[in-house]
Amino acid sequence: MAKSDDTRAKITETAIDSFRERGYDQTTIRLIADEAGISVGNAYYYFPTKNHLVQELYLRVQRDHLERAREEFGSSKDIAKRLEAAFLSGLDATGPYHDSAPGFLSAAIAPTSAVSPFGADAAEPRAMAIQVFQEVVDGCTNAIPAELKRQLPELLWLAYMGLTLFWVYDNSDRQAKSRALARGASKLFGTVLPLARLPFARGPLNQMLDLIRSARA
Amino acid sequence: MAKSDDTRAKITETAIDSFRERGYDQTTIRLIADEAGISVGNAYYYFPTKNHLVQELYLRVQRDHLERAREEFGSSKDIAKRLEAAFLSGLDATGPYHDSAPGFLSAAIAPTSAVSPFGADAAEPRAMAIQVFQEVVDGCTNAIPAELKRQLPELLWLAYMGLTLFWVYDNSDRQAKSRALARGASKLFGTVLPLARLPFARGPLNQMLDLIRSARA
DNA sequence: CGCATTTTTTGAACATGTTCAATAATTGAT
DNA sequence: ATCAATTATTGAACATGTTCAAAAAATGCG
Repeated sequence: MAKSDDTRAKITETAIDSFRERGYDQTTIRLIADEAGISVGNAYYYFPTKNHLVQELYLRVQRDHLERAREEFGSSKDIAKRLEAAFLSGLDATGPYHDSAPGFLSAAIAPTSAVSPFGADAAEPRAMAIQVFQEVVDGCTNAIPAELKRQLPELLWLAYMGLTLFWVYDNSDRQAKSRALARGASKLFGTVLPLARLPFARGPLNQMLDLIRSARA
Repeated sequence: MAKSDDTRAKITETAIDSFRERGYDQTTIRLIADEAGISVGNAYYYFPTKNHLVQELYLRVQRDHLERAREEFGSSKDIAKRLEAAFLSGLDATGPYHDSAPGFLSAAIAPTSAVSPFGADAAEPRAMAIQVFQEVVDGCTNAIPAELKRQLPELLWLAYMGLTLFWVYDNSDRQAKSRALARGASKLFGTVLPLARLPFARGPLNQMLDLIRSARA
């Protein structure tokens, strides 16, 4: 391993540890550099902005989420169960960062952010996040129209984004409300998605799928 | 009018004008103070953080949105039409700020923000925003179950938040995609909401309303 | 009007993200 | 090993949000 790889890894670990312990705001670049034993300028040689360090954290969390979800899916073939596993394991993966979640969210959304869930720069972590929901769908046996099934991973990811946003501002004990919402929403999806096969649902469903398709074009 | 009211108004106007012209990042407190003819410290006497100035902007935009929506509702009694009016007038009100929208969004969501749509400090602008959708619902004659009707303004506001988020990152010409999404979503709501009266929808609807009720508790 | 009190104003200083020219270290070829 | 080229490192300086003690101005009462 080259020295530079060493230095980069040192900065990354130091940043992630500090983000977890102290949150976004209290983790200054000066502090990271100091603890990593380098100069502030050197930290900028490796990571152009503080937000790029947040991206490292984001990647870490997504990996964790994917792993945990896979463990929780077990042998279940029911979409509601799988979805609940995906949602709750996501909340578990982000749990340690809840105290400073608004700070991370704000940083993530900043215009020059490397991390925005909606931006081009975050394609890898986003793909990982959507992969969780792809596996929710792939592993279920519920009868869902093919066209809906194709778009479902991303729809479920959007729902997860909503849940995450709720979680960020959830002050209940250990975010009990968010967990309850995750369970309830999973059950609701489990109820509603099979209804998509019924004839009366054809119109609204196609309307919605068209809408999503054109929004994505 | 006392001198202090004068000074506060001068700062507010200067900030809002600059936010519109230059966006969030290029509008520094030093620039605002300079153009208002005061010192930087004095600006902080009136507004504790830069975000409090963003709240003034937010209030202005919401007022504009409410006024525009009222004009656009006209004599229409159809929920899809009224909703479209509400959505599009909102996009019109925020239009001048699109170039810097991610910056404002990021600032809005910051932990210490006075502006977060989900925070206690923004109760007034949020109430105004929800009022738009209250008037969408109050003025329509579509048959919608009472319990859903009661929760609908806030649900529609959440949908509008989603639309706004889409709009922030919409790079299409004059945000044509967001406008098309607004139209399409309004039609979809117009199709789906009346279905809520049908017996088979009773289960999922109640499930959803329960979920929302418990999330809000 | 004078005066005590309160409010407003100021500008220097601070904190933190960021930049960059100069220097040091590393790398790869001979 | 030497050397040219490239990469990594540094620390001072800068930009911008924010703070605060001191001074100035405004206010209200007798």
